[in-house]
Amino acid sequence: MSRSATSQDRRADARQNVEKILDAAITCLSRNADASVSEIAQAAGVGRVTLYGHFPTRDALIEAALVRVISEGEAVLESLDLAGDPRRALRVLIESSWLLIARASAVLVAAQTALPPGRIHQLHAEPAQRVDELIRRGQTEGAFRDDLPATWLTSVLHHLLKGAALDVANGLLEQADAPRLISETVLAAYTRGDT
Amino acid sequence: MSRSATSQDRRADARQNVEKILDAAITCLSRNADASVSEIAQAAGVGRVTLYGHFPTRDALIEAALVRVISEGEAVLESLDLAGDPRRALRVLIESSWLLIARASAVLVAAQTALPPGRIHQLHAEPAQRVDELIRRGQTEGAFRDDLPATWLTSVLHHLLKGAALDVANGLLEQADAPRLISETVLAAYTRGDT
DNA sequence: TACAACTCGAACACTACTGTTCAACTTACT
DNA sequence: AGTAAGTTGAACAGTAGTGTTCGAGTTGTA
Repeated sequence: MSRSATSQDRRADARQNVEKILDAAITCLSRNADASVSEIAQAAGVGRVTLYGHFPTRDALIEAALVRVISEGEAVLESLDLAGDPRRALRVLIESSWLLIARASAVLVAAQTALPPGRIHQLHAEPAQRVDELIRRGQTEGAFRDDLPATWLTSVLHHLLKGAALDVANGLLEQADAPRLISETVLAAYTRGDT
Repeated sequence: MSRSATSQDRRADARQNVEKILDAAITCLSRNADASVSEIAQAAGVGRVTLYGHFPTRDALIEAALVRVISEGEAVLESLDLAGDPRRALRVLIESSWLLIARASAVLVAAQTALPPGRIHQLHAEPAQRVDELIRRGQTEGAFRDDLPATWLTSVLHHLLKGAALDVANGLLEQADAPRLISETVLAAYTRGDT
């Protein structure tokens, strides 16, 4: 059986279309978490039937989009130098990945209602762990407060990134200002307050 | 014309049903932002037709639920003593309203896609202003940092409240721990970091 | 050039929701 | 006890989405 063609032996236009569809899916889902398949196909400049030719169901498409956006994020995280001073590292992390994370979390919201909960956690585990490590290291080195659990500090970072992205989308915040505001806030939050 | 019966002269069971429906709507919408009318009616222990007898459309129901949850929040905010030390006031605010705000923001998400954007802002303006005032006062009195805009500090509070509620829903955080974690984090975030 | 791979629109069946109507019933109130 | 007000399920029309099939057209590739 030479069945189940890999992406290698497919025709070039087919491969390109898959890419176009995934791109469109990510942008559409970022705008509207329950965008229809027709909408995504149209945004990709592709017929609806073609889309179904590549992804058997809407859920499969969303999963593929999530996988893609997460692996993009992984690539960025890997390229960063997170060694040395944890506070500097955190700043670098926020600065260079905040847009990416915002995009990812938008797709993640869409996936929340379309994928089995275990599947999401499974896909998201690896990149999340990298951030978690940085925070724990900062705690043991004394750079970050250790009177609050590391999981909560991680959560705080997530929520502020996501929230800032929302504010930008709603016109309450300038794109360019976001990284600085987030960094300032998170670093302060990671330091024990005087009260 | 003695038309347009107010809630005063309606039969008792009708008034009770309206209450039951609004309660059910709030809890259902908190669980799932696009809960169906059938689902809400069932949760209220009421026929679907009855529900439509009280609210002409799904959107009208959501608006009513939003109005109700916001006025509940208003009542709590009004009962609080937010004078004196801003840091203490903020702690009080978070402590005694965090559950309520989480509920409200869940319904708010549902309203986001069902109501015209202006309408939401209009309903939400009054309670939001009260919090905004506290933060601005804290800034001018030197209790909170003023190197970041007040609107952002407000946003931070919102996002952390909402985020914590999400964490509780996902089992990542204990209900009882939340207020303390939020207070500690927000107060630290509102203080200038050392870096 | 020839052929298989791919794309496309139209039409289909299916599901799930919203909102309406109706006729029968139960119940609150005087 | 009588009556208007309120509730109910069933059935309806309308809309919008998903996923499939088909036949005809287009295009990459060898």
